[in-house]
Amino acid sequence: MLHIGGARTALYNWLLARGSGGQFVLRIEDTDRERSTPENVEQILEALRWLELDWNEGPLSQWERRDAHAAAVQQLLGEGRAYEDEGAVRFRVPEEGEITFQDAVLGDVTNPFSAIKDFVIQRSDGSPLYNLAVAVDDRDMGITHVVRGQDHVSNTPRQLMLLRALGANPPVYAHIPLLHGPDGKKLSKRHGAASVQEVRDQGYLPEAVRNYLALLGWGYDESTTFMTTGELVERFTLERVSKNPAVFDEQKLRWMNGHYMRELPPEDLHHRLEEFYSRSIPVEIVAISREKMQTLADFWPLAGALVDPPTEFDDKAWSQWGTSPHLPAVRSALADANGWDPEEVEAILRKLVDERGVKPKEVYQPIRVALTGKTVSPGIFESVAALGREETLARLDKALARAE
RNA sequence: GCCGCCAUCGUCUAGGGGACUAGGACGCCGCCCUCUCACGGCGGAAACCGGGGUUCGAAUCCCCGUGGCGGUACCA
Repeated sequence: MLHIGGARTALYNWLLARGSGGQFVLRIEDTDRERSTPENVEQILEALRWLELDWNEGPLSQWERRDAHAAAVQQLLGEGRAYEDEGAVRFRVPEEGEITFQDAVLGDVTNPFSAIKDFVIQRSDGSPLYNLAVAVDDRDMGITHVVRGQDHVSNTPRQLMLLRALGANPPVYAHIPLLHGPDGKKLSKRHGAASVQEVRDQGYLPEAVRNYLALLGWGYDESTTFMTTGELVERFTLERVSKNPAVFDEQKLRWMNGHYMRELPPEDLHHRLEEFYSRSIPVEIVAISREKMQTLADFWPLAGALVDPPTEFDDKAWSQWGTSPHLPAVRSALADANGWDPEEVEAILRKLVDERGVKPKEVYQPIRVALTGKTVSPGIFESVAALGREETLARLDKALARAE
C-alpha cells in the first residue's frame, strides 16, 4: 500500500531527480521494519510503476545494512560521541546552544539543544534506530537531497548531528506539507481514496493522478493546471512548494481525470477500458461514451447496457417511458431504414418527431429505455447506430412485447 | 507542559510593500447548448485568523495572541 501522501512525496523526489539531469540521488524514506519487508517494498514499487515513476531499487536499509549501522555506532562510541545506557546506545547531545538547518521549502529551522535529549541510536538488542540508520545510509549512498513529509522536521536536527559526527556532508533537506483529510485532520482511510492502489481501482488514470498530486502543495504559476510529465519535470522546483498542509479533494481529481480521458486517443481509451474491465468491449461504444465519463469505472454504468443487453428494466424508467405510444412507429421506421449510421438514424428519428409533432424527448427517451433499460446512456442516435440494426430491432421488439 | 512548523474563497492555489475594488482552478448557483447524462460557453456568490506595530502605503515585513499540525519513544 502506497499512501497518497507517500505517492506525492515519491513524485516530488522523482521530478527533482529527473529535473536535475541525474545529479541528485534520492532515497525513498521508508525504513519501517513492518512495512519494509521485500513484499511490501514490491507493492510500493508496483504502485510507483503504475504512476510511471521508474525507480532504481536500493537496499532495504534496516534489513540489509545492519553491519554498516553497527560500525557507525562503534565509531561514535569510540570517539565518545555516544555512550551505553542500560544496553542501549545513546548519542550525546550538547547541553547548550542550538542547531540550525536550511530547509529548501521552510527556510531556516532552528532548534535549541535543550529541547533534544540524548537519543537512542541502537537498541539493547543491537538493532539500529531510524535516525541512525538514515544518517548512515545518507552518507554511504551519497544522498544529496532528502525530500520527505513535514512530520520529519524535528528528526532533522538529530540526523544532522549524526551526520556531522560521522564526518559526512549533510544533504539538502526539503520538508513538504502533509496531506490532511476533509475534516482538517490527518488523512486516513475513512476519508476515501487513501492509497494509490485504491485510486487505480476506482478508475483513475495515472497521468491524471500524477498531475493532480503535483498540484497538491505546489503550483507553477497563477493559471496553469494541466501539465504533461515532461512539463512537470521541467518546471518543478522546491522553492515553489507550499508550506501549508493540503486536503485531498477527490472531486477535483475526478474532474481532472475526465479531462485526461477526453484527451486520450480513442484507441488508447478503448485499450485502457478493456484492461480495466478485463474483457473485450466494442470500440464504437467506447467512442460514443468518451465525453460522458470521468473515470474508467464510469463506463459500465453509462454504457454497459450497450455492450451486454440489459437483464432488467429500471422501474421508474419503465413506468415513465416504457409504454410510449410512439415506440411501434419508431420500430417500423427504423426497420425501413436504408442505411445504418448515426446520421441516417438521426434523420429517421427527427422526421418521426416532426411528423408526430411532439417534443424530441417524447420519442428519444422511450427508445433509450427500451434499448438500455435506463434513462441514461450515450447519445441516442449513436447508441442505435452502434448497436446495429438487428440488435436494435430485437430490443425494441422485446420492449414492445413487455409493454402489452 | 516543552520544542518546532504553519495560517488567502468550502477545497487546491496565485500573491513575496503600491499593478489587489485580492487572480486562476475544483465544487456550488444561474443562464445558454441539448434526446438522457455529460462536454462546452457565459455570468454569479465565495477568502487575506485577530490585535498591535513599521511605512506615505501591508494580504505581503516585525511582534503578540489565537488556531491547526508535527515532534517530544529502545516508532518510522
